[in-house]
Amino acid sequence: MARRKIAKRADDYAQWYQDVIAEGQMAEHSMVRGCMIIKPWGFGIWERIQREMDDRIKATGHENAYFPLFVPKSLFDKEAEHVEGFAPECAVVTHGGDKELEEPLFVRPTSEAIICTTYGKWVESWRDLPIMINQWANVVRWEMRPRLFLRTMEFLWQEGHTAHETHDEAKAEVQTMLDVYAECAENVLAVPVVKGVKSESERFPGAENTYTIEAMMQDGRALQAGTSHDLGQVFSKAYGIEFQGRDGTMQHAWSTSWGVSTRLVGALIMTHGDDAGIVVPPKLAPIQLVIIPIYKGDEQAAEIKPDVEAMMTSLRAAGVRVKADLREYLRPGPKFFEWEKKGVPLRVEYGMRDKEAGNVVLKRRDTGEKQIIPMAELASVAAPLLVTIQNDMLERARARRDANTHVLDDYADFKSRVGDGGFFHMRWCGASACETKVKEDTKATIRCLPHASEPDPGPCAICGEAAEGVRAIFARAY
RNA sequence: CGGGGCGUAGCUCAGCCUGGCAGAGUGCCUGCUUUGGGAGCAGGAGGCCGGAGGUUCGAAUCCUCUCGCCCCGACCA
Repeated sequence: MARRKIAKRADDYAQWYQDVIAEGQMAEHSMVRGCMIIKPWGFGIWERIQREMDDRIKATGHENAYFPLFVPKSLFDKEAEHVEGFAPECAVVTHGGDKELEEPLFVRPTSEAIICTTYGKWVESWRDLPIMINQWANVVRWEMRPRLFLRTMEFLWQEGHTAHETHDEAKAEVQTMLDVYAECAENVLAVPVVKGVKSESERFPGAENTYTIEAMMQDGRALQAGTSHDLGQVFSKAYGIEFQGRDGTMQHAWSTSWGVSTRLVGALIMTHGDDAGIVVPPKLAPIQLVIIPIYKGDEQAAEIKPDVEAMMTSLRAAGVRVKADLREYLRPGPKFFEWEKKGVPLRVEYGMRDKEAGNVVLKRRDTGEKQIIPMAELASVAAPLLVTIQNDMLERARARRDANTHVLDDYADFKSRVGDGGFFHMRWCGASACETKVKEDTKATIRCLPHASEPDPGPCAICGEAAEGVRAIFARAY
């Protein structure tokens, strides 16, 4: 009876996070420190995120391609800020077979170096632009403090890399992709996000500007869920993307890059999970409805099972991803727990009691709400209910985010409240000294300057100097 | 890389202080009984006690070294 249990969120949020991943069979640690084995259930969710993102990436005019894992060190060295930012966390290959390499190869932490260099070869004229390519790949960053999905040494992501004729066109691309990320996060993952621009200290190494979608986890900490970078001409100059313009002059292209990673799965878990386990939004659930048959003995089984088959047929016809848990060696109880921990949105219980009444029991994972409905109506009830659940999950997450978002002017007030979590909108003069002070005082950082805010001039909450623009969002982050 | 902790059955751990047959719970296998929220009984399989050296008649236990992992800090999608 001493089964493994999941820590309560309120008691130990970090432990809870690890427990729900283990119990929900999402992933586990590998034999290689910092690396993650993504199990079928977790990977199934990631595959659906991928598919949704990929559709949107293609719908906005991009094509997929694939570039190599290894980057020659000399290529990496071409952009100073970029090197400085990434070199400390790069894995480096020094040997091929048993021979030492003449030039070490970096395992890509991101692919600007190799992709921009390639673009340089492809581009001669303004007619070759824009180049709009995305790749799905793994990247490696030598992290010291790994956490499943949130921060692993190797992770999966997509990275889009585009090159344009004008800065305006590149800027538009950066915003388009930020919008795609935000729309997908909200409508598919049911994770509400704040779009905004990063401060200089949080910028991608080498970028002119970094834009972000920031989500709020249930413990009130922020999670950067996706980024889109305006690289200006920095990488074009470093890696030689030059073209002859309409006016006949040689010009450097304007490039962008943007990415989301398996970290989104972590965002999903920490946005929707509850004390019983993970809760998967219907659009991402590999199984949307699980049927648990209940019977005693072979005779009852013979009565129940055909009905289960019929239910599956009608549910499939209604577009519901359904599974019947027919394992003979488990009683219904353990099955309930297992699918609950995995976060399957809907559960049907069906036994003799229901058969005699012509009903089924339908239970929502997100609210725990149970209803008894005629079996004949199952498909017509379940399909729209999945839509309702998807919407409700987003609305609950949005309400929680909004309830933990505060507008503050008093720095002392902020310091006393930041530990409780939440987003704090405060005036900021733009000085990195103020940012550093906040980080030292409270471990909080500026998550972004939100796009949706209006300028709100007044004294900087930290130093009192004039702050002209929008209020910055301060929060502790993952 | 600093500070702390832990390596014993698939998993969680006891045993170590005070040296003397390798343990528990859970999981797993077989059979029977069970089946509407983590079933019961019976039988069974499963170990180089992280690794190497040392002390000792004898080491999971004491000593030295080593490797690995976890947690807390500095870094990060």
